[in-house]
Amino acid sequence: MNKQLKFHFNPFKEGLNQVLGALEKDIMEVLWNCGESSVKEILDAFSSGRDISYSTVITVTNRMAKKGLLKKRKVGKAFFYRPAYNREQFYEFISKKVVEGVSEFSFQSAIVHFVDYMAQVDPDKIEYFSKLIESKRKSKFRS
Amino acid sequence: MNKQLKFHFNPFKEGLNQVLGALEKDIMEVLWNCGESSVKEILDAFSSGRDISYSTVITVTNRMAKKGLLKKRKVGKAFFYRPAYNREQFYEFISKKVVEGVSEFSFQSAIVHFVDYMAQVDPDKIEYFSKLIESKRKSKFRS
DNA sequence: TGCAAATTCTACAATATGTAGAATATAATA
DNA sequence: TATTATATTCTACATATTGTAGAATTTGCA
Repeated sequence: MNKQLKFHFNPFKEGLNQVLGALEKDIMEVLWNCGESSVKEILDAFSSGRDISYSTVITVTNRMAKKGLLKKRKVGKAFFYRPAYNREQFYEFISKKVVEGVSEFSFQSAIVHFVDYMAQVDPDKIEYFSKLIESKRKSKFRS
Repeated sequence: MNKQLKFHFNPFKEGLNQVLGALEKDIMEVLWNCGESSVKEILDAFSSGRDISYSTVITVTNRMAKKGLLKKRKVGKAFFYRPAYNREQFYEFISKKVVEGVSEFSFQSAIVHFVDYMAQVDPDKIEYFSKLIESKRKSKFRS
């Protein structure tokens, strides 16, 4: 019943497009920003210059619901869609899966590149990271 | 000319199948294990029960060459294929890209889940990690 | 030069994603 | 209740990726 959300991760795109198609991403953004919405509302939320058909949005929202990205609920004669995960949960879920995946793929490489990335992009995080590790280290000896 | 290798990462599969299709993976394994090989040799390397056509393998090796996974070279009347990256380089490349991708996606979540994964699966690595971090920490202050 | 072997070309299948028209269902209202 | 505006479902096409392979063509060695 509660089918698990599946996804691919594309490291050559950016942000949510690493996980979602272009239109899927735009729809998620609308739903996260505006809350539960009908297809009409989603269309209205798109920039007015955008020429996209009603049934295109229906098709994609329904696919997203089938995949477990959205929940749907009937109100009056229209369905309303809402994210199955809020933004934070979603990012958490994706990050967790990808990190576990790449760690299983090659933990040694993952470690090294994580640290390299951190040192290069966000060196201040090293302190934070160091503490996180230290606390894990301690809890390891406690258990 | 030297087109960059692109790939998708599927956290719901295992090992090389996170990055390669089933047949692509089997071909890579043969080439890494046996070295530069012709299509005939690749077919011979597959388990004898396996029923797969010559042209299927040609099609896939050529696609892999076009994508930058393999290099091809003509010897006599047949092409021979070899990996563009050795196993270690390939795992390095994939890991780096995925780690950078997920770090860009959400560095905070990535860190946390990475440490969680480590603590759960390979707690001894914490020591190593801790030292790695420490050395980065020092070199940060040195620069 | 002839033939076995290898290649290229082409095409189909399934899945993912974007796209939308046509037909049908539905709810509110006149 | 009958009408109508609106929403839905169904279907289908496009592109991309991967697996699959037959047919036609090329090629290199004997």
